[in-house]
Amino acid sequence: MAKEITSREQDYSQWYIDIVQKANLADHSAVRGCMVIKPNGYAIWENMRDQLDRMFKDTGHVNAYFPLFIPKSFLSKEAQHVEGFAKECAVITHHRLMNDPNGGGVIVDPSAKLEEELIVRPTSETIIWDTYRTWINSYRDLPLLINQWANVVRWEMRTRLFLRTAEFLWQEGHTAHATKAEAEQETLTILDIYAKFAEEWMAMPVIKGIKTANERFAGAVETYCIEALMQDGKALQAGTSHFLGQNFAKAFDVKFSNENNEQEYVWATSWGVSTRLVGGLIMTHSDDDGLVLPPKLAPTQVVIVPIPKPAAEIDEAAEKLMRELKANGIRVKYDTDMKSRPGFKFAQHELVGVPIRLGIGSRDLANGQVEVARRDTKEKSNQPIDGIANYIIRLLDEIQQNLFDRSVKFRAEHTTEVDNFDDLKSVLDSKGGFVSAHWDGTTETELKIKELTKATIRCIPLDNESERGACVLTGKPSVQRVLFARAY
RNA sequence: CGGGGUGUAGCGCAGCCCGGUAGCGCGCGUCGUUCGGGACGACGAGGCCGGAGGUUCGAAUCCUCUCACCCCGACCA
Repeated sequence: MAKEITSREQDYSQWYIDIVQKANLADHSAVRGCMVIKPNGYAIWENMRDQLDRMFKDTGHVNAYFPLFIPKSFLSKEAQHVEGFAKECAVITHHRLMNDPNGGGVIVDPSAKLEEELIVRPTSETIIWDTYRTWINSYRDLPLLINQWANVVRWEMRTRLFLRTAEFLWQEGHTAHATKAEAEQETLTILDIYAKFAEEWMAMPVIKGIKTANERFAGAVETYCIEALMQDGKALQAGTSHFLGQNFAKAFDVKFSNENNEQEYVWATSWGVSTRLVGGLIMTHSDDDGLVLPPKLAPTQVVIVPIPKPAAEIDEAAEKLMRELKANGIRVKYDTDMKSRPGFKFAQHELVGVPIRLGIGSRDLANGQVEVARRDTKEKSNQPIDGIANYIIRLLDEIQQNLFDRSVKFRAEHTTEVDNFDDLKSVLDSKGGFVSAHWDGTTETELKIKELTKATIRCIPLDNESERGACVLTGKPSVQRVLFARAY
């Protein structure tokens, strides 16, 4: 079997598809725009989910579950919100099937038309705020810090596995607060969690920023985001955290009595990350040999390959090694497959992104050593089998750190400051990446630039320094730079 | 929703122009030889050729109509 993955240089888009399919992460399903997440891909998502869930709970959030279906009328209660999602909603109109009297199989029973159509949730603000109305009466009921792990449906015209599918898995947090300041703080707390998760667990550096009015979530007062840079120079919005002000409280009449027994509308936030993160993870680290996974999220962190194949003395050594590694909390597998040869296994484990591979043959046993191969650099070395666990623990950390450092370096090399429109365009066309430039702050200019360059303002970085300058397009005064990029 | 493409074995494809009842590679099964970077041989299993009509003695192949999916754009996490 020859190498099957299209190189990134040749066709980045095809490379991505190859990785997803060859590493058995996901497949297209029988349903248009929907993917089947396969065990390898789902295991990564589970690791992401578990860690995020811990982080949410550590900051006082609890999980709940709200319905998949939303009455149509709910969606139209917040004007901007409807506008944002109306074009991509799946609508349920009937609740029963019947046999076609003409023998054409099963048809929709026309007598089972719903009084009010149901919308398959594209996000749950409306159903949740309708519910919160009944839950919140007093300031003592606040804050309400709820998250849900769910699937949502957005009827996309064009889909890409993990990055954009009609149905996807995510978490959506919906919180209610007594004060504006507290809600704003919540938005930022979550943004920090997202950034920390992306950088420390995914080893994917992100920029925390604020979205422009044009890119803001429909119904939000302010949208914060984390933006990552992929290897092809395109940006990926990896997570968003919204300060919703009192928009939904007003739309759904959610009021509470404050300490002075006065009625006030509550302040809200919502925030989410999705299986899109898996796509971001792939495009941040992987190479032409396949998937590269950060150890903290890798379903299998260490794989032991017997050379040339399982045999009594090798099995024994491998079992001992596994016990030692497992005792240290390391996720380890022993490849006992009898029918493929070592070379094939090496390639296979590299394809699916196992961070460390240990090779053990009789020669190694005689020398009291194992061969250690790391996925990120493809380096191999022989290490004494005694005390190998400590070595592996350190190496996993080192790989995690190396992936992050490498990505930070890449991003630094692909972040360019420009001061005129020609440079903006040529940088976007040549090396891509983030382009830092002055902008006059108007949606009109933003859209014009998008039209001319296909790049959008990814965000206004939170740690931006103020700097006087002139908008790259209009020359009007600007007080700070913003980040432009072509994006997924 | 526009443009392009593809539907034939689990996967990737050929066959279609010039109709005669389906083939190749990989994978799969059994056996043997191999085995420190993607092994080889022998034998074998596996397909109402996306669907529906039509033309014809005969359709994977020609005609009509459909359905699905993929890629590229516009829109979006």
